[in-house]
Amino acid sequence: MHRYDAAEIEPKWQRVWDEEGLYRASDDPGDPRPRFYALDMFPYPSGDLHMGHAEAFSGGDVIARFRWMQGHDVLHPIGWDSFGLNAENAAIKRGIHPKEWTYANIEQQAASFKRMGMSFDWTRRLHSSDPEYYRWTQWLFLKLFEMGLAYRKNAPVNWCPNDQTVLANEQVINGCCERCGTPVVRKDLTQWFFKITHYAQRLLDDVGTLEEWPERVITMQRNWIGRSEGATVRFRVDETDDEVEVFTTRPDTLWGVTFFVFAPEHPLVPSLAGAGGASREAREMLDRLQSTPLTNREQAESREGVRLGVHVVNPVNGERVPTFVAPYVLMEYGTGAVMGVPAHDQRDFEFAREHGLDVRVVIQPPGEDRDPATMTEAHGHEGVMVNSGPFDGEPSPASIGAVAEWLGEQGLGEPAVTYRLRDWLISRQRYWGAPIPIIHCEDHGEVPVPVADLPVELPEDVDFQPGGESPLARHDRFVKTTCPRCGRDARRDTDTMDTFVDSSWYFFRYCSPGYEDGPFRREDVERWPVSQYTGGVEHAILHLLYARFFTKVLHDAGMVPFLEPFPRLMNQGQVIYDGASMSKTKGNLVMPMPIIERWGADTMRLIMLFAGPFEDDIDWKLIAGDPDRRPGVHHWLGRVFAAVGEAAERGGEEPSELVRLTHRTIEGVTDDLERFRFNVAISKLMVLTNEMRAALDAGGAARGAAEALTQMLAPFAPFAAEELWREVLGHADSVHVSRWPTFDEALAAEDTVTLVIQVDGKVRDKVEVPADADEARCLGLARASEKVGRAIAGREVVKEIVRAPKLVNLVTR
RNA sequence: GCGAGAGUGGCGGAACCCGGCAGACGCGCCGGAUUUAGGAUCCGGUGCCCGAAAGGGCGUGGGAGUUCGAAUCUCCCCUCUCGCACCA
Repeated sequence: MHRYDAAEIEPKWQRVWDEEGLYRASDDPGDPRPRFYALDMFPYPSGDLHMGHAEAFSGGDVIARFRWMQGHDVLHPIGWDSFGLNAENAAIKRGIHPKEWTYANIEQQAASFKRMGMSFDWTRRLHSSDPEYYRWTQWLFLKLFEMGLAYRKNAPVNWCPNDQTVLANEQVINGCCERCGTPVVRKDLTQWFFKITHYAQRLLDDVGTLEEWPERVITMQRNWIGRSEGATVRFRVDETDDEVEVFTTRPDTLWGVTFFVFAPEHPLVPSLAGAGGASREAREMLDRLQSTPLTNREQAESREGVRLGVHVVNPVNGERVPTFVAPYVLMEYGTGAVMGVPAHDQRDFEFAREHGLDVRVVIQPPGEDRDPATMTEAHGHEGVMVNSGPFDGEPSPASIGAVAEWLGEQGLGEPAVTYRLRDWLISRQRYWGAPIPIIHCEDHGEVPVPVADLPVELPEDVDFQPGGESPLARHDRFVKTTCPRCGRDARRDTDTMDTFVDSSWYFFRYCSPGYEDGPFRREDVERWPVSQYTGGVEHAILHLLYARFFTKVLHDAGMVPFLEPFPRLMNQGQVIYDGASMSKTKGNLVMPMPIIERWGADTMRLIMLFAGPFEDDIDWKLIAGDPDRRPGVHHWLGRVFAAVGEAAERGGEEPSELVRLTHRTIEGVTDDLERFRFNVAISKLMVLTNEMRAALDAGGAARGAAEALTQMLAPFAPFAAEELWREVLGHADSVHVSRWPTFDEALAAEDTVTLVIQVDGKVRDKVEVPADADEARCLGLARASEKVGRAIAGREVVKEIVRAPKLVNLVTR
C-alpha cells in the first residue's frame, strides 16, 4: 500500500533532479531533436513569489515538461528583471542597499521555484542588474545611438513628484503615476529617447501577422500605436504672417472651419498672445492653462478657452477666422493645433456653442436639411459636400482622399498619417538601473563610451535618496571622466535606463549565456526562436511593444534573423480575491509557499491548473474554501497513489474498457496540452483514475493504465509522478525523460456505442449498439423501442433522420 | 463613447473549434459505512418543478432566425468584465 506523502517525496526528488542535471538545453547545434523554446516572462524580485507567479510558471512548466517528454530539446530558462524603482524604494524604506534587497529576494524566489519543481535550465540564469548583463544593455543602447535611434532632447515630460522621476507616457495611468498613484506634473528636462515612432508603421503592420496572439493584445497594440490617416493643412496667421500646420482626418470638412484652436503649450502662443493684445484676464487664464498639469486637463471636460485676438486665414477659401487657446487641444498629438469645424466635430461643436461661434454645415445628407441654428450636436458622417467650393456635390466621407490630394496639388497641405505613439523616453533620474553609456564633452558633445570600457559600472557607494536629479550626479568619481575622443575632462551621463530596456532583449541573452563578445550570437538566436511566450496580460502593451521594437531594430542591424520575437503568446489570468486584486494592504494576500509547505508543490500546481481555463482569472475566494481542509486535488493524488500502487502489484490482462479509456485519455490530454487546456486535461486524468479504481475493485489488472496515467501526470505533478514511476512502477530513469505515451486508434475505438433515439428532436430512448451498426439496424431498434412507441402513438412519422450508429431522429407531423 | 471578450446547477467549470445524450471533472451539500474522534477514509445521491414511484414537464441572459435537431451557427436586445478614451 502506497500512501501519498508530499513532505517526504518532494525534497527527495528535488535533490535527485539537481544531481542528475535534468532540463539542460543542448548546446549542440547538431542535436537532431526538434527544439522548443518555452519562455516565461521573467519575474521582478519583489519579495517572495506570489500567487500570480505560481499560476503562470506552473502553466509554463507544464508546457516545457510536456515538450521534453515529446522528445524535444527544450530551452526553459529563468532570470530576473532585477533593476528598477521598486527595489530602490523598498531599500530606502528599509535603510539597506537596493542591491542587497534585490539579490536577497532573488535567492528566495529561486529557492521557491526549485521547491515548486520548475524545470528550469539553471545554467542559463541571468539577472538584469548584473554587470555582465547590463554591459550588453549598454552595448545595445550604443547600437541604437549609432543607428540614430537614440537621441536627447529637451522636452516637457511627465514627472512624478513622489518617485522623483520621469515617467514614460505608457507609465502614466489616468494622469497618475502607474507605480504610486501620485498625480503627474509637467516639467521640462533634457531626456534620452528611443525613436520607436520610426518603427510605428512596421509595428502596426506586423502585429496583424501574429496569428497565435490573443486578439485583445493585438487590438491593444494597434490602439496604442493609433494610426490616423488624413491631411496636414497650412494656415497663415493674418496679423503676423506666421504659418501654422494642423492635422485633420477630415479634410473634407475644411470649408466648415469657423475658428482655430492652439494647445496651451503651442510654441506660437506667447507671441500670438502679444500680437493680439490679449486682455489681462485672458493672459491670466493663459498662464493658468499653461501651468496646469497635462493630466488634470485630460480629465477636464470643460470647453473653456481664451481668445487670442489674432486670426488665421483658411487656405481653401481665404476666410479669416478667430483663434483660441483651449485645453482640449493636446500638444502631444498631431501638431498641437486644430481647425474648428463645429458642424461636424462634437468637441468643436461644444466649443462653438460655449463661445458663440458660427456653425457652418458643409456635409448634407440627401433629403435632410441640417440647420446650424437648431443643431444640438455635431454631425460626422455620410452626406454630400456643400459650401465647399470645387468639391460641392461630392460624396463624403468618400472624398477625403481626393481633398487631401487636391490640397497637395494646390500647395496648401498634403496627405498625411499621424500616430498616437510617442518616442520612448528611456532616461530615469534614479539610481538602480543601467547607467547610460555616454560621456558629455564640451567639444565633442555626446560621445559614446568605447565598447571596450563597458560596462559603465554602477558605483555602490551612492546616496540614492531621490532628489530631482539622478543620484549618480552626486557621485564625483562616477561623473568625472575624460572624453574618449580628446582626452580632456568630461562628464558622464548620470541618468539610468528605464528597466523596460533591460527586458526588451533578455530572451536573446538566454540563447547565448556567458557570451563575451556581444549580447548574443546570431546563430544561437536563430537556433532558438521563442516557441511559446507565457506571461501576464499586464504586459500586453509596454513590454511586448518594446521587445518587438528591439527585435526589429536588431533585425535591421543584422543581428537577428526574424522580425517578431514571440510568434505565440499566451496570457494567463490573474489570481484575485473576491473580485479584487490581492495586496498586502487589503489584507487579502494569499501566498503560495504556505500552501506548498502544508500540502506540497504538486498540490499547489494542481490547484492552479485545475481551477479553470488558464487564460481566465482565478478568484481564490471561490476556489479555495477552508485553508485547513484537504484540497480536492490532494485527495485525488492520494487516490492515484492507491490505484497505481495496486496496479503495480497485480498482473494479468487489463479489461478492454480500461485499455480503451487509457488510449482515449492519451489522445485527449495530448490535444488539451497543445491548447493550454490544463483544467480539462486534469479532469480526464481524474476520470481515468476513477475507471482504474473500478477495474481494480472488480479484480482486474491496470498496469498499462497506471503507467500512462503516471506519465501524463508528470507535467502537472512532477514529484508525485516521479515517485510513482521510479519507486512504485520500478523504472530506473526519470519519468520526465520518458517518452510521452502514444495513443493507438484501434485500441481507442469503441466496439459499442450509445444510440440516441429522438422523437421530434427530444431524446426518448438510448440503446447500446455495435459500433458498426448500419442505418437499417439503428432505425429498426428505434422503431422497436417501447418508449419511442409511446412517444409517437397516434402520430404520423413523416421523416427519419439516421446518423448511424449514434442517432436516430423520428419527425412526426 | 469606441474596441475586445463573456453570460451554462449552490460554486469553479465541461460540452462551443466541427450543430446530435447539456451539466464531464472537482468543490459544496444530503444520506450511509467506518472510526474514540476528525477538518481523515470509503460507498451512494445531488440542474429545477410535479410525483410515493413509474414517469412527465421545464432548462444554457432575453427575443427572433436557419435546421429534422441549436448551449453550439446568424441577427437584434439586455447584463457584466477588460482595454482605450478630448487622438483632431
